[in-house]
Amino acid sequence: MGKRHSTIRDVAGLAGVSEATVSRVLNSSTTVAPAKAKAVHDAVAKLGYEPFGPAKALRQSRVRVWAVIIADIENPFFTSVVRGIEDIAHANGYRLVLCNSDEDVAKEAGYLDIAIRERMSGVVIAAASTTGSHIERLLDDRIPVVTIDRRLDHAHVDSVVVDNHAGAREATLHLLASGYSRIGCIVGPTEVSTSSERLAGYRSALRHAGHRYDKALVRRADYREAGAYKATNALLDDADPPDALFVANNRMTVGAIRAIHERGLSIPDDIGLVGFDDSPVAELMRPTVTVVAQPVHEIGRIAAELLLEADPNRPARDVVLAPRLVVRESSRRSGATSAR
Amino acid sequence: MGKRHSTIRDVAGLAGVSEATVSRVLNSSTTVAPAKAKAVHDAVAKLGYEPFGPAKALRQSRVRVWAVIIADIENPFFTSVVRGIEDIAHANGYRLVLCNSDEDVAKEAGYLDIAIRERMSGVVIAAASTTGSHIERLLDDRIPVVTIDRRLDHAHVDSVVVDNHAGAREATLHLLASGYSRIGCIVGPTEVSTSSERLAGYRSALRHAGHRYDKALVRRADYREAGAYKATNALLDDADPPDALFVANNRMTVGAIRAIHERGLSIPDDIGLVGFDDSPVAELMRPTVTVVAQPVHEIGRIAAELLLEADPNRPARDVVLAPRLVVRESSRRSGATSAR
DNA sequence: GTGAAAGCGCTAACAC
DNA sequence: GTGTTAGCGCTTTCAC
Repeated sequence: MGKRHSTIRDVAGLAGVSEATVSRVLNSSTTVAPAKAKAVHDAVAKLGYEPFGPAKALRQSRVRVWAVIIADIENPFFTSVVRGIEDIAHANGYRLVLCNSDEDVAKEAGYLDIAIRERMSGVVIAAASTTGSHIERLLDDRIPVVTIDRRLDHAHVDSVVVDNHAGAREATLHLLASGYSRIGCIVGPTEVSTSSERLAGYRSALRHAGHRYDKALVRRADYREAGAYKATNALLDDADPPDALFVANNRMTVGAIRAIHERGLSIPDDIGLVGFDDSPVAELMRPTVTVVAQPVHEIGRIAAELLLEADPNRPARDVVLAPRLVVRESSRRSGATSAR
Repeated sequence: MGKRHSTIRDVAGLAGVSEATVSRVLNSSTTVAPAKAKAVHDAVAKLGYEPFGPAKALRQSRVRVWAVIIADIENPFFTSVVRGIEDIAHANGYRLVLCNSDEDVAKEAGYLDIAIRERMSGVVIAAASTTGSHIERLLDDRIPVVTIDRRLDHAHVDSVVVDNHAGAREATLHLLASGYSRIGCIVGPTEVSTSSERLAGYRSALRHAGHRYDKALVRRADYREAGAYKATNALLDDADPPDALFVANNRMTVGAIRAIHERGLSIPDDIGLVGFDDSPVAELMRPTVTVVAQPVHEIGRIAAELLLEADPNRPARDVVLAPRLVVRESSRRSGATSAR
């Protein structure tokens, strides 16, 4: 109770060996005499000795910790990705420091500072901005970086993303094939690459189908429920409102549906809807929601593996995974032929 | 590019002062001559100096980091609580290390080891087990601990929980008042206090209403979707199945609803349902789901404040917050009078 | 107000 | 194999 921490010196004293030998036993770098090894282990057990991380880190000038910087801890997409990273990290003796940038470049920069200051071994980041995120500072300090979900413009780093363009395009084509003709789009902030890619995919689908691009049908929001709720209301207030919506992330989909319900409109009869990112509740919503699903755990696992294999001399790798359209009720107009 | 890290010695050299003075300027412990202070700041800026955390920690033998150990990172209840902790921590210069124990006592013990080894300043934990979690080791090392969501049997530590008994009781009484008479219950693992408290609340309501407790109506699951899905099917396969369900957490509610839908049963007409924990999607599900809501951000904020005020000499505080029944469609039998 | 010096706990080079 | 030694970067007496 309230005992002082024992140090390697205490262990060495009790075991009757030198501090260096204790260190050797504990880190199994070289061989030591079995008898001494046992004495050390006994002493460790008896004292309840725990090596002091910071001292180790000071000596080795690297910490076996990865920083995982995500833009929104309350977005299940990100937490599922983290879960994937965690499995690999754990298996390889790395711990995670999870940082929530809240889509704020300044807050994110603060976390990057910490990663540098603490000499963390790697950073996985879903950056708050394509251009404004100060990743180069990590590279200057030789801290390996893997970006997930969102690309960076200038930095030369490994990345794991899905083909957002293809996903958005397929979603929009699916709505068109389901008989909708005036497709609105609620997209995320300009600062992140997923927004522009998903928007481009949407436009590509319209073009392919011979539709004119109508700026009035596109609204920007903040990847949260409340922003999408407002955006949806704005779209539906229009003189010539859309008859279907492509909503570019999971939280915004929730906001959009709420707005539609509140107006007493029916999905999919009055308005068709396709969201981005799957979730266990997408099948339980009223109606069940058609989504572009991302392989979340795999994104995390691959990012972690890239970090393990980090090497400044090899060219940056760009892993692009395929999203998958999961067709449910929200995009199937009664009477229309299913496009599944 | 690839530059060596600059140290306090480099700064001292460039500024023409001693290392001690640099330290004083940066930590504003005592006053230094304005001219020298300016020289130091200039040198820091020019070199891009970042103090090295581990060296600081070694010297001060405490790290300004809190470990937050939760049982399930993919459960939105926990991530929302974390968000609450984060706000307070951030404002007070603490960082969070988020650890996911996955309801596994061994994994949790590993994280406790780390907290001790790194001399972290505090731990917030939603423990995997009421009795099996090795919290005393933290207390032995004078690391302040606050438990959230779940109580511990023996440890004398601050805790922030909701009144689970009252919440479960109210949920069950509400189902009875809505005209359901045979209420089933899907509850979590025996190892955690929320399970027993919510089960006790359920039983208390039955007793109060003069109903006999029927063991066949209660099923244990693992606080995940899949477990509850199986448990629900088991309950409904029974010769005398329930006509309503009280489901003791958010993820399990999703599993239960899926099972009910798959059988072609209707909520709330064939089966009434009340879940635990609110979520933005509870209002969008088919039907909207009645839940016992917890004040998630507040739980986190209070836990963080308790950690800030930690003092081994004051008695442990036990903060109990009130849950709130949010009545929606899943518990309103058509034709029955609403109990709202 | 400021510098010199000691030392936090650990590991890695170097002797033996 | 094993002990001795030096030193990682920082803060904090202690003199001045």
